[in-house]
Amino acid sequence: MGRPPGFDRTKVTQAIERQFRRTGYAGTSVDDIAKAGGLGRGSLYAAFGDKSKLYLQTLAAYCDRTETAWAAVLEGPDETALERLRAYLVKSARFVHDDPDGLGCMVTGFVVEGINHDQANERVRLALTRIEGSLTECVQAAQRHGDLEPEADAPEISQLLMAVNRGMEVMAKAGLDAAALERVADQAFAGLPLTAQTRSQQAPPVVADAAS
Amino acid sequence: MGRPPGFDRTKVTQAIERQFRRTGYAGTSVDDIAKAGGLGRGSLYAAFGDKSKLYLQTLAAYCDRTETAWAAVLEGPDETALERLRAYLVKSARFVHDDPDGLGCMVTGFVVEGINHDQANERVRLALTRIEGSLTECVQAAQRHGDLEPEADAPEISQLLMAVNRGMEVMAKAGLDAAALERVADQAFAGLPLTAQTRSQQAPPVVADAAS
DNA sequence: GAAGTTCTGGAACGACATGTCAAGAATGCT
DNA sequence: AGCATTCTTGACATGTCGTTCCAGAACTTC
Repeated sequence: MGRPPGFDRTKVTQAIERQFRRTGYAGTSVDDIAKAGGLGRGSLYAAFGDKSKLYLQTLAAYCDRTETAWAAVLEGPDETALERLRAYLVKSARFVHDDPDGLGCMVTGFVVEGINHDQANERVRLALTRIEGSLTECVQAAQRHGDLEPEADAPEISQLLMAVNRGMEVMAKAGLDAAALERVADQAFAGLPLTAQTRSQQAPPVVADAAS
Repeated sequence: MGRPPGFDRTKVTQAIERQFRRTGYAGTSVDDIAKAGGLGRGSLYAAFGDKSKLYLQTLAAYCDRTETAWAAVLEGPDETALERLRAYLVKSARFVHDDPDGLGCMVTGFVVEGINHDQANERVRLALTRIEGSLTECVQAAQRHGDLEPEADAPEISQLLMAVNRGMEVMAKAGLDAAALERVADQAFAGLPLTAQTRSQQAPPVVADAAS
């Protein structure tokens, strides 16, 4: 009973997410948000609360989506674990350029902007831990399958892969083109501690077009 | 003739830089800046112009300093080139934690915040190009000395190292502790295409404490 | 010390920020 | 249709933003 909302909460959430990802927390006004979501400020406040709550909800939804997306990329049988790690790197390289507006990751944006918000901080930490967990499992799967050196430290490799992911995003936003970024991903993949046997099965190992 | 300025332009510039690095462009008000620099708004506007000019000057000064700092780390004879690359990674890992306030790189902040400012954009691109150039020279030096595979693509490796640098910064700001970050740097170093001979001379190659 | 010049701190202003509210519009139920 | 309920819209209060301006302080030169 009562008047039904004139907006689709999911769509509005996504539009708001894109606005925050485009202009950050401090750089986004509630007017911008309302315009992006296609509703008035009053409806906004009624539906989501104030700006900080709104940001937190948006960030949490983004984290949910991102965690499961990466988990989907990284989960699977041991035989394909190494390929999944390559896919992780390639997808990381394409992340920004695949977006129609070249938007970056909201988690990176939150972290770099240095927002002081306990709940958001906690949520982001959780997201990073989970993604790192998915990566670690995948690395261990590749180790079990004999593709990665068994003595290598899976969590450390995962953290490096996380860092490469974040770093490629920054480079992309700084203007590095998609092709160069994919070569960076290839380099990163080549830097993994592949076993000798698996390395010999990979395409050109470390090399590339020699001419710069 | 006339009243002399009551502030040291260099010190004020640095204080303002730290303020921008702490709270970003959109998150920093001119009042904050004036307070951080220890001068009144009138003096600020007289000395630096409006907020956008002020930011540009601060960013340019930061780029100058950063470029030369990295160049100093990376320049030297071929014999120590590989060690200098390691130093680059270790310093990257320590960057945020070495700062008393845990501040990140201003260039990263600018890029991630997505500020639309032509001159600043150009300046940042130049800085990244220059640092990449220093890295590429160092990689090539290491190749000349037989520490890195001669077929490896120096610019691609440099771009990967840049990405790792940016990525470790984000991880540090996200809460990854200093020790873990240094292990990530070690992993990244181990991922370089070392020649077999040089690799055998390095400490434990890819390994680490097996127990997590 | 008087004149001329430059720097300083705070007042002032219009624009815009956030958050609230009330009157009206659109629905379900009886 | 009428009522209760919920959503929407635009106006409003209050504060902060960037920027300008000016009266006075501090210095150099004569």
